[in-house]
Amino acid sequence: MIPNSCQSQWPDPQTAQQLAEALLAYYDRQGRSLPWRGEGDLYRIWVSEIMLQQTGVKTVIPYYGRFLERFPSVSALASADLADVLHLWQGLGYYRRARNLHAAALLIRHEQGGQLPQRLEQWQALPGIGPSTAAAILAIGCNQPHAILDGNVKRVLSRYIALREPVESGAGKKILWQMARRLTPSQRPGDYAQAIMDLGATLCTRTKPDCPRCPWQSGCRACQLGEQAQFPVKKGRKKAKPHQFQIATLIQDKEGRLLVCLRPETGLLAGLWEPPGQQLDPTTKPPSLDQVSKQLKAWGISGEKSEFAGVINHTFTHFHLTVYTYRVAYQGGCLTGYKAQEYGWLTEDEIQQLPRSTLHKKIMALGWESGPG
DNA sequence: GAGACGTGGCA
DNA sequence: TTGCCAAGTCT
Repeated sequence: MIPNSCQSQWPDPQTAQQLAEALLAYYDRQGRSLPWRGEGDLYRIWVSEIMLQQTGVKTVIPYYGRFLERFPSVSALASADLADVLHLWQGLGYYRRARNLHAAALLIRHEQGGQLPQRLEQWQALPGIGPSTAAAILAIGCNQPHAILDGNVKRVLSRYIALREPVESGAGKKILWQMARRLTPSQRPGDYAQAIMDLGATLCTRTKPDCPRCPWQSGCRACQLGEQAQFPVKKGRKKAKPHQFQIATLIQDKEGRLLVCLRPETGLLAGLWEPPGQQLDPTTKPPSLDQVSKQLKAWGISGEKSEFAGVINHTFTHFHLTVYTYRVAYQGGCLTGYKAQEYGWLTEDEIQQLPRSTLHKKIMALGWESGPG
């Protein structure tokens, strides 16, 4: 039988069962061994699923261990300061996930008496948990027969039926969700969810899929056509990332402490700490020391000396950033002309305790070397 | 539907 | 070097 994406009734129950059994046999034989596998604690599954959103297994593993050591239960997480949660998340990216995880722990303590939900709608009502994560948590954590549809599953299924529809389109997602639901077995749905993600992560990879080892090879349309690379179909090219430019100032007082500011609670790198900075006109060239002292004056700071410390280039999801960094010896004044939620003069050790992004760690690493004066 | 939201790895 | 992406969600 040749599957066809136009036949939305595919697969029939018998075909679905055969595919699930083949996949489970593959999983039993060569599924990956991962820290959250075989885990009975729903909280731990939850944490793993949040960390794994848009993030590779290899990156997540060390964070997962450190996070659970520090916050071993939903109660421990709910009792924690958000800043400490963000500190364990620093470098992992998408910091909104950490804020949502913490917020959800508080909601669970307040509204469920600390008991984790057992129903899909309850999980999906929590911040940071959408349809796929909710399904994954209950499938893996409670062996409930919910279908997941993440990047791996989209790739595997779109290849299996040679789906011409872009996978991120409404029509494409509808077909894939339906297919994912039909394939999800009533027996061992949790293992099945992990098995299909393993398949996508290790055999049915974006480039160079290892079809000969695939338990679904015989029925895979893309493989039959020799067009594995054509799927999943994506929409048109994305726009080029814009390029932004900034100044960052590492202002050091006579005790060697650095002036650091708290970013707003919303938006990019929310709630993380950074040195004072300023957006630059994209057309300007690297600022002169004269421009830097003018900027400091505008903030209300007088600097004794300043010197160029280096350039940091960093790429975010949606733009490139170049940061011209300067070291400044603080002479006097207060940061009255600068918009910051909060700021302070802190030692290197104290700053280590604050949550910072990878970008701002790179910038601040330029500040503890031979300062001016 | 499209864009915001991080980072490191890889072709 | 540049682009794409890896267990998505929210606005």
